[in-house]
Amino acid sequence: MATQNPRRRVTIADVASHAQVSTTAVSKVIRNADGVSPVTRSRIQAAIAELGYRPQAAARGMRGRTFTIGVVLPHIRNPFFADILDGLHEHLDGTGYQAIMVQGGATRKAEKQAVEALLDRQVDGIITVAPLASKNRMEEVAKERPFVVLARHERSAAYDSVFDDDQAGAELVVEHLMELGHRRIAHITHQDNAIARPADLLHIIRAETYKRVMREHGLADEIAVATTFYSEQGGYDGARELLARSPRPTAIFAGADQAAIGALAAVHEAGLRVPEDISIAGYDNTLLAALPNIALTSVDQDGFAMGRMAGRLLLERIEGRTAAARFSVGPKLVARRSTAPPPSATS
Amino acid sequence: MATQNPRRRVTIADVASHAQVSTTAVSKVIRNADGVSPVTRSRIQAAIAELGYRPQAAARGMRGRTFTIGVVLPHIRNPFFADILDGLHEHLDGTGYQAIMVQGGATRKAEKQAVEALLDRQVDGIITVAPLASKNRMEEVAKERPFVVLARHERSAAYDSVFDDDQAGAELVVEHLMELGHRRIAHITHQDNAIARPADLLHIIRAETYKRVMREHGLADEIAVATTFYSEQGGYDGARELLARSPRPTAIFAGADQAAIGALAAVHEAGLRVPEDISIAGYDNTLLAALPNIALTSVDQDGFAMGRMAGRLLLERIEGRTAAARFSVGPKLVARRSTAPPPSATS
DNA sequence: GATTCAATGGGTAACGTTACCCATCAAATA
DNA sequence: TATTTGATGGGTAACGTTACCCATTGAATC
Repeated sequence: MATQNPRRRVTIADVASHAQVSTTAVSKVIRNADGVSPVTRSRIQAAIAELGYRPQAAARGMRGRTFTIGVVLPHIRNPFFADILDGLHEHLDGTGYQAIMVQGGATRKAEKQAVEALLDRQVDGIITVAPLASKNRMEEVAKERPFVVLARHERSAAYDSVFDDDQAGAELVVEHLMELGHRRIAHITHQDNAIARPADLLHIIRAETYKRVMREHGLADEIAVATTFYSEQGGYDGARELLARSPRPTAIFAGADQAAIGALAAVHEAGLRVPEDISIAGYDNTLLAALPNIALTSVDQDGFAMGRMAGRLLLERIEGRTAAARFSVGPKLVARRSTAPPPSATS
Repeated sequence: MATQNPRRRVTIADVASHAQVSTTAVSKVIRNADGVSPVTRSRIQAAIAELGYRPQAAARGMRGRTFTIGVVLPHIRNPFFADILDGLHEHLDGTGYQAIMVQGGATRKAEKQAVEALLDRQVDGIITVAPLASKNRMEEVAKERPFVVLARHERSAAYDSVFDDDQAGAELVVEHLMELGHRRIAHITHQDNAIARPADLLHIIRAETYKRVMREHGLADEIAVATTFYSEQGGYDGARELLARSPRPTAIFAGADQAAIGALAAVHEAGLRVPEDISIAGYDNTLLAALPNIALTSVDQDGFAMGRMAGRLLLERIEGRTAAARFSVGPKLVARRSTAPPPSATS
């Protein structure tokens, strides 16, 4: 049996009888609705405090709101997600809303189940981070519940978007490397299971921008892409693949810091020095990038601000806004010691 | 308004009328209860599939179970937590239970609110990872809901525990360093806000074990502890503090890999080499430790197994077990290149 | 052939909260 | 003084699901 407690939980009825009012009055107080005099209100508040009453979300859910917002994260291995969550929590603090996270996983099927689990639990709204689903699918969900999408680029009238200008960010990195004198610049990208339009996915945008900038500088022949994953292992594998090419690249732009960390490991293992033999750059500017022994050149996107904005937009939607909103953060290049001019005489 | 969808959600009543049976029968099918013939059962299942029915957790919550289990994590910055979650998800897969995570934060107050948020949402059980609360407080919660605690050492009849044998693990590290010839071994530990008995907290156990082993080897005078945090920044600060001492330690045992990574950075910044000038060891054997350019000696505790076991114990509790269970994983030393004999002639 | 039994299916009353309405009363207006 | 108004408080019916009971049926037993 799930219920193992003998003593019943305090309900709104207990508070009402303790404060000598109706349950309606108590409900008004906990919802901050009006229709109660200041005197009654404070008497009820006293009763709530005395009995330690807390509303049950399940019962509230049956009548509409649960004051819960659901967050779908692909996984919790990327510290950048932690920044987003911190921003979100900051915005939610004091609003009475509680964030719950579920793991969306690496496949569309798992992600769909995660979203459905949230819908089934009557969350008031949903924030998804870098989802794999198609725009259509997300618009369907958005029809049922307020919906904010992080890190996707498409424009929809049904939901709000918060994203980094990945095009600008990727340009910053590739041009930084070119200014240092690199020509053989390679890229590590992420393999996904998405049914979204490629142009809406951040890793595709980073990869396509890399290719475009290379072409624009007459370096179409130097384009080299390893398609692995945005993870330490993925970066390691991708870098090994790239290093095996001949001639090998003088710089690697990894689409994410996590992959860049793995790339650093592969480079080290190959007996090459960073940045003397090869430059490495990442994306996200996670905490690790700033550590002096890693000193990774990266692109800063303000995850905290993104999380805060996602929270704000979602609450606005919950309050009734129906017009779509979009918010984009401007990326900034943070040059560190992992990038330098290429070795002078390498053929 | 929270409800913006015109079309009503499919309920058990819709399924019932579509399958020409009572709502009771449908309920029996979705709960896998008996009292329905195979024929009726499959007709109902067909109706469920056809209408795309999914039970509403809120309504179920009012009657008892929500098939939801709550997980409280201090934060999501430690990749070790990801291993735990992966193990948990593996166990939950196919059981019909969904895990939801909430952030417990760094203070007791925030943690208490996180636990209450889960209780208010009628989760069927709760798993807390490295909580700060007192045993008393946790036993109170355990009276209300099945409860499993990860990474705490106390023995309680009211809830189950899953933990790593931190004493054995810390012994492994300190003795490994001693065998290499180190005498001036320092430690970086974590500053908490807990009201738990110190002996129940993993970081205290690691620190106390460090001190005990030092004393047992006649090295009481060499004991040096920096109390910061189990984070990159904490490890960096702690290592700087320890390096400033004279004579400086020849080895640092950081209580967690995250802190060890920060310590590596501080050592690097101080112009010292690892392991030639100073050895560094961590704890948790996270993915980063294995990267060849980090090659951090660490202690492996099987987080995946811990998560899986936590899930198993919790479901058993939910099914009715009342006797307390404890599960401890045995730590293993993974020696890598960050530890080596101390420099021969250092005074 | 009468009785018992197990299997199957359904009726109904909760669970805790809130939206919607109505009742009351005192103050303000005509 | 009679009427209107606004503020305050309460009654009640849902919301979707399940636990508990009872009714019916056909088979098995005496």
